[in-house]
Amino acid sequence: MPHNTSHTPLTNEAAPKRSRRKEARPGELLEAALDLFVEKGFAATRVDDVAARAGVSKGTLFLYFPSKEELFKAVVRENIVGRFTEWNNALESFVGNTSEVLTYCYQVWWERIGATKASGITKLMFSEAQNFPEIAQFYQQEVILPCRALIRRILQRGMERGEFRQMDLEYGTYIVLAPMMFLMLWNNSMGPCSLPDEVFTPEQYIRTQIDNILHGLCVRPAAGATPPPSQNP
Amino acid sequence: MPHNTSHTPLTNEAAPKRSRRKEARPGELLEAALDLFVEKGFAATRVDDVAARAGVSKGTLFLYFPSKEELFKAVVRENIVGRFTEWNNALESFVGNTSEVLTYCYQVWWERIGATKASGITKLMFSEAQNFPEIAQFYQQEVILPCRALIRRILQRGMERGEFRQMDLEYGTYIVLAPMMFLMLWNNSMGPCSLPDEVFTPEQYIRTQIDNILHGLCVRPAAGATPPPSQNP
Amino acid sequence: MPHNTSHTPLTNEAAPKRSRRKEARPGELLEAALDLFVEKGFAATRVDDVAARAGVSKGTLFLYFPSKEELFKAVVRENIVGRFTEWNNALESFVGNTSEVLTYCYQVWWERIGATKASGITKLMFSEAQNFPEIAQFYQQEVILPCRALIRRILQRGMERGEFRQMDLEYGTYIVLAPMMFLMLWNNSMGPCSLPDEVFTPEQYIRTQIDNILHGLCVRPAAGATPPPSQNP
Amino acid sequence: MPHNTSHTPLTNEAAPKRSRRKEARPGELLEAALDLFVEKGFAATRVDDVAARAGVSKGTLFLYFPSKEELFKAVVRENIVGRFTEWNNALESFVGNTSEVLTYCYQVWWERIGATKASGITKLMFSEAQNFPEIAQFYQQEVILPCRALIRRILQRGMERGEFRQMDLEYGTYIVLAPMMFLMLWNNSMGPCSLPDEVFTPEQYIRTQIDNILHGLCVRPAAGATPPPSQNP
DNA sequence: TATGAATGAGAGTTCATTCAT
DNA sequence: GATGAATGAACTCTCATTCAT
Repeated sequence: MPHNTSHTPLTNEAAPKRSRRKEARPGELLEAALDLFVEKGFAATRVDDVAARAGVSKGTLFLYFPSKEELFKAVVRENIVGRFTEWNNALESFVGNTSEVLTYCYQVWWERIGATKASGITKLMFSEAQNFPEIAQFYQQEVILPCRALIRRILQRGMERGEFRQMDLEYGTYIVLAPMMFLMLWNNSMGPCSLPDEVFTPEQYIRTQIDNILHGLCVRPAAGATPPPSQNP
Repeated sequence: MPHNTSHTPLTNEAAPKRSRRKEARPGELLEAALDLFVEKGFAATRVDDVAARAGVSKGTLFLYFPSKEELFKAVVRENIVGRFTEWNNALESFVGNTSEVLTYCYQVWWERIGATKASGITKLMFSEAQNFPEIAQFYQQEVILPCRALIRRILQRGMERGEFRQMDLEYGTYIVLAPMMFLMLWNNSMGPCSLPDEVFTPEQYIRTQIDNILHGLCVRPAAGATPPPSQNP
Repeated sequence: MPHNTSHTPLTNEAAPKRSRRKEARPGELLEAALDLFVEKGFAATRVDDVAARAGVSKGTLFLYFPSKEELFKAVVRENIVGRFTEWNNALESFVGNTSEVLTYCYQVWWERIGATKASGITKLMFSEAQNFPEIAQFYQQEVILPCRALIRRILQRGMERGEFRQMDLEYGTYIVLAPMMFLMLWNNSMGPCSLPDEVFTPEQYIRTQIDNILHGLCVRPAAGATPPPSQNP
Repeated sequence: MPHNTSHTPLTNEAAPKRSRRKEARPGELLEAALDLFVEKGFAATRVDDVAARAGVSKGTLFLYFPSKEELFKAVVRENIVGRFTEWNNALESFVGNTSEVLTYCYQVWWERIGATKASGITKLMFSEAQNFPEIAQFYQQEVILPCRALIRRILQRGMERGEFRQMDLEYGTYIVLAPMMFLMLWNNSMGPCSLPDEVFTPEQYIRTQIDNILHGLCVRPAAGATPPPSQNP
């Protein structure tokens, strides 16, 4: 038995075994849980691992969350609330033409959500939606719907100002939404598994997408949107 | 690995349905497994359920697949191989302007992959990529890369014929890919959990996306792609 | 590693690891569970121990009983059903004066219930009644009530034939019941913990009780049942 | 074993209630523990619940009792000592015929023990005897034996005075004891779970039992105690 | 003295895997 | 080949006990 086990440690290496930080704990646990749920999925994540990553024992986790499922719900709630409104507010005061609004929209989204760990929640929801239908609906209600509403307002502004062409607003929202979603999903699942010589820069991806959203691929947009096919099978 | 030795080679598609009940077993198991893996994820799927859905006993499953993990890999392999080449071939012989090619591309993809259960494999891969990195790489190698190569050829064709504007081809592929991917992911996860009064028609979604991919939102595509922002924060 | 582990055992000592006896298992488990529940109580009994005593693994127990609580209920049900009717039937055909009926009643009860492991169920019910109120009610319905009804019939017979004195039948049943119950409870709890030089013979206990039930302590039963107390505190 | 040092000796009953809040703690804990142990059994009772019912924190409980098991032992000790001597003394000075003594004995027992929470200790001991053999022996030594000794003295008095018939004193004690015990056990376990339309009055139960103990069921006690059975199976 | 956050061994339960039939 | 009873490692969750405050 080393003789200094009971003394004050010489270095501040060994952290105190039992630190009492009731306020900090839930947050640390939620963060750890978000990481692991995103990485491995709900079922494949062990609560021991969540606790360990948060630096506490398994028992402590259950002190704050009555079950693994409630932990999951808390993770989703925690990471949803606030994020969207933050984004929303940043856009309210913007002045300029609607193309600029849209560009700015992407930029703010990327900074505040897309590039942060919060984007993992989207991957999580897509993975677990079927196992947690109520949470999935909650997510749609609190995130997808408001997000599409915001996009819809921007598109409408563009149409009203004669900047954007007429379109079905309902489906138009997905034009803006889909590339965002895809990027978040990609970055949180297959992206990290990319082949070694692959290079992928989210900023470049975003720039390309925005450019296309605004102008499309065609040199001249003019003549009829989708011309009838010729003689193909 | 007994299961590879006992069932028909992957390239010998469309084996005769008649008589040979035994030969059909692995296929039924793979189909059942695909359904359940897509729906609940790998970890949350019980092999009992897979076997039950395939109408066999749990023991029989292990006769064909040495472990749950191997079953997973087989599911991915089975649903990847062939599907893509099928799609690829359909496009090779196409004649017409490149907008039409792209439109046709979407149409074929939707018919042969997007609208079928094969789309579930995409959701599965996104959900489980981090847990099965080798499979994720395999999927990228066998699906994502060829798919993007195909799209790249189409885009290049458009550029060469003066139909499409110049662009970075590497990121340009995602313009076409992202909306497809998003649709497959959505349909296999949150889509079915949509709020009751929500209506969502994949065909309308595709039409809107293709329209935008080709022409963008802006009325006049002309001048500078992304004009500099004015005086905003 | 002993060299004959993989051979046919020379003696039939080592039982086969995995014997398939679907029919026998539940019974063996119920028996083991009864023993342990009676001995240690519901909460203090571990399912591992039940399984071990039944000679199977923990997993096997859950193959037959979905939970520890259901196992408990099954134990009670199993040991209640039939026992009482058996006893009941044995008395139906009895001929003789009612004192003899009562004596015979005690004798049959002792042989078929009191002296058997079934008596443990009474101790179990008394211990766990508050934790399993539904089962306790079930037990009262199925055991206590019929038992008292049987006793009531006997008492009534005695009264009608002028053999027994008039009494309140409702409470009269407890005259017969209480000594039986006490014996079962005693034998299954404190009895085995008796002090070393203590001797206690159930048969002698029963004989003494029956004798008192029939004749009481007093030499002459005649003069007034409970005379008023004199000048005591 | 800190708890013995910090609370009042067991013989110093009825400590002054005033002022000393701290001194009252162990008593409150023991009372709460008795309630819960009786109600749920030792294993199913959580120390948190005991502490909560006593209005203190879990940590405080362990300040007075080094473990749950020691708490249990203390509960038994506390509720055994004194009660019996109290009862015993009340009977010593009694004057009258022995039937009256016995009746008075039941009355005092009921008032001081049977109808009080102290009766719960009997249920507790019967439930947990096998799990705490030493305590069970202690209980027998301190309660059962003295109790039977008291009863034996009464019976002997009756026999000596020619009031009671001759009998085996050892087993005779159970004639008086069993109905008491049964009542305490019943009231603390199945009684509260009785079917709704059931009515059960302890006082009536006691009256009936005492009447029978003294006089028996038979109209004429006269001839041979248990006549030989006739021609029955 | 009193607290209650923290612990971790241990409980019930699940489920991929095995194997006698 | 096919079965499903049996297994046991691994999981979630509980709770008696500890200890910094």
